[in-house]
Amino acid sequence: MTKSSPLALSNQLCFAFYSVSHAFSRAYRPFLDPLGLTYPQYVVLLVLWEQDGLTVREIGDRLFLDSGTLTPLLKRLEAAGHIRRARDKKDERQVRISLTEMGRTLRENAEEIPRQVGCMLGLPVDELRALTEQVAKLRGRLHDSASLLAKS
Amino acid sequence: MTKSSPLALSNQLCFAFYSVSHAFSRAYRPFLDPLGLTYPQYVVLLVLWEQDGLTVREIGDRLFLDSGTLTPLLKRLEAAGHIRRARDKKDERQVRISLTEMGRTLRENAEEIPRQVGCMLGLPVDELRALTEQVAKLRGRLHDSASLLAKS
DNA sequence: TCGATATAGATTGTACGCAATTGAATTGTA
DNA sequence: TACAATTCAATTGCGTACAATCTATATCGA
Repeated sequence: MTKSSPLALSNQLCFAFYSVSHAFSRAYRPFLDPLGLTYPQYVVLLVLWEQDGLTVREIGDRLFLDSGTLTPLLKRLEAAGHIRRARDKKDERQVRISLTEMGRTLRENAEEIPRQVGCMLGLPVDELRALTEQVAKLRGRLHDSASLLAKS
Repeated sequence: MTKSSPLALSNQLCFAFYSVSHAFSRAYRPFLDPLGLTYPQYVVLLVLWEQDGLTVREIGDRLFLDSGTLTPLLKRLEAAGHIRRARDKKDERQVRISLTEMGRTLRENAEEIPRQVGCMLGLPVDELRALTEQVAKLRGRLHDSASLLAKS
């Protein structure tokens, strides 16, 4: 995947995302390891720290993940003592995820992580912000195209 | 991960990459499925189509993957008939990967994929190019910071 | 030359990611 | 009310990622 290769642009872009996403995951690891968390587990907790008591589906909608990924991940978070899983009384199909006291406490220990990772980036804040928006927009387009493709 | 949440920027950026990378993988799937390939397998073939006869390590260096990931992936590509794996005569530690006739032929069937995915993006070419470079630069910084961290 | 060191790839174990299927609960509708 | 369609989470199976470890080969230094 050298710079000189005449590969089509979308391949280059896709690979850039593919590899930078793994690089980010590795960058977070030294900070998450001491907390006993993986990156996907951390992202789920970020969601719950924002809004507790969501259903599995609501978490999945926010993170673009399905129950096949979330169910075992949530079971691991539960086994670690960070969350509780309980069927919704009103609708027994749904499983509501709520933080334990331990899970809430963990938030404080994780507070410094984004700043420390931010230091590794060495880019001005407004550039980071612009990049984030651009990438999110691109993701939106891909989702839209995919759902169009699925309909036909 | 709502827009209104006050999450730190690096978390936002990391999640943007994390989710767009999966979105890309899903976007490629309809085109790769008929060829019997996964996205990582496709990327390995892209490398080999550029330069045949690389060692496992050389492929890993280009893709930022290690033998733990590549060995089973390459075995599947071999089982599918696309590549051959053979110990290097000069240095028996190394395994050289070469395309079979079938693997070379596959290239033509895959030629249209990046153009089709490109259509789903709906962004001007120079914007895509700029984005690709920016993301690659960011990945470089992360790798550098990570190796600095590993040394200390 | 021989032993220590380094390197390449394979293996093991854990954790995603996701398609496909299943089973239970709910909803829509006749 | 009955019952088909829908929804939600769980499960199964496969393919990555990656740390840690192992084995075989190669290289370096005394």
